[in-house]
Amino acid sequence: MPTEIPLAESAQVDSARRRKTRDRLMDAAYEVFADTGVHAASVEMITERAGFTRGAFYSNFDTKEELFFALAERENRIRFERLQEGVDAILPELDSTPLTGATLGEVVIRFLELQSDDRRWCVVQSEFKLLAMRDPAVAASYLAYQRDFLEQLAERIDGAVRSVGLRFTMDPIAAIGIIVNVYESALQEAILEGGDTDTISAPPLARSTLPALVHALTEPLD
Amino acid sequence: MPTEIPLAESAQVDSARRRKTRDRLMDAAYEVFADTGVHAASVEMITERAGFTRGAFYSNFDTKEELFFALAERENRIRFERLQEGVDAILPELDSTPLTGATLGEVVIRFLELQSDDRRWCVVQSEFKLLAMRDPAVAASYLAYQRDFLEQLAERIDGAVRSVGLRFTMDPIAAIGIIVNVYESALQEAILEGGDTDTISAPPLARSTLPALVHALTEPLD
DNA sequence: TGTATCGGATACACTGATGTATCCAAACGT
DNA sequence: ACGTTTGGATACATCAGTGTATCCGATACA
Repeated sequence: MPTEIPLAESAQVDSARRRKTRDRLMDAAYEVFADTGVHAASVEMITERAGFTRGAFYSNFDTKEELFFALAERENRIRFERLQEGVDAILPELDSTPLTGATLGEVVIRFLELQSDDRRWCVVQSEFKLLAMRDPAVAASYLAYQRDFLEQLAERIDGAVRSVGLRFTMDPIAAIGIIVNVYESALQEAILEGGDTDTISAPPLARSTLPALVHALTEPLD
Repeated sequence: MPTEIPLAESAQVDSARRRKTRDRLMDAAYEVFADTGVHAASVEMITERAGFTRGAFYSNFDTKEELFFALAERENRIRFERLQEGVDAILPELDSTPLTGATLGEVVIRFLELQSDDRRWCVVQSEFKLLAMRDPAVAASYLAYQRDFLEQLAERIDGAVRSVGLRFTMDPIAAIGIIVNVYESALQEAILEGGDTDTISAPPLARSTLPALVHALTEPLD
């Protein structure tokens, strides 16, 4: 055979089969990364859990990091979509049982629950954030996603708040940023304490604190 | 030589010399861990930066993890002490220029700055938290420290709040937990954005948000 | 039904980190 | 000042992970 002609770059287009194995690899990586951390995870752990050998991996990804970013992107996309759908499912429900100041906190919690973060995602996201703190390029994409998400959420929550004749006493984005922070750190604390709960639907600490916080951050429309 | 008699366990007591090299190793580890992460860091990177070879390390620690925990403990202790001293330095100052509701936010920020977290510590602590999420034993010690710290801080801040004729509208510990969260996530965001600032004294986002938050969470004493 | 192609498996060569066993030199006591 | 002890350095053996080059089987298409 004469000097190997570099064939048209992508002998590797995405077939259905290919997509499927990529997904299985991501699923496996999701578990392994959550259990052991990105760096501690070996390519073999991942492929083994996915039921492949390392050959399959290198046929689909160049590096472990590439797989990690692909995974993070997939999961972020899923949650973003879930937020949009979920809010649309909640809003009509509110028309039938109109909001009051008292139930507002509950609704905010339900919005936040849409992210429905389980232990696994919480851990993986923390790791992503940590990577971002060390790598400006990663940081940029992390911040971009966070902002988009916050903006989406803020729009909806601000709407809900106004619909009950209230408004935030500070910039809505800032206020909802605080709310999200409180929710997330409550989630983390639940993980640190419980350990056993796998899907945390409503961290108790958030449930008890958030309504009061929402109340404190709002005032009647003038 | 007959079957090696296991000598009295610690031929290795702590001399001044020994303490010094342990400290130098921790200093080096601090940098390396912050730069590359605990797992990615090799023992050799650490000893090299400290100006030793690997022999010195294994003479002082059993594993890399042991060093990490020793480091975390040292740094936590330092910050705890700094908080106590610092608060005592700020309080008398307040007697001369009595607090008002308006300057309250500023004082809270100054309390929080006492932790004086730089980029490095922020990263290392995030990694510690991540370890805690995976290991219940680590989680226990992490939570214990956090609670102690929060309690100390809460006591002082609550005092300051009352001294200006205000009180928190919710459980003070919960309220101050929120405040600390906001401060810390502002810090992290600053790191994610800036990257270049090494010692962040006052993350702008915190500076702009915290006073309003403190205001929102307090009300006049009845 | 036969053949070409694509996706994944296998085998191998290599690197880098780890821990331990041994060795050397500086500090300390007498 | 000399010998002992302690702390750190060196050298070695081991091992796990990586990437690549090659091989095999299934699927698709004629």
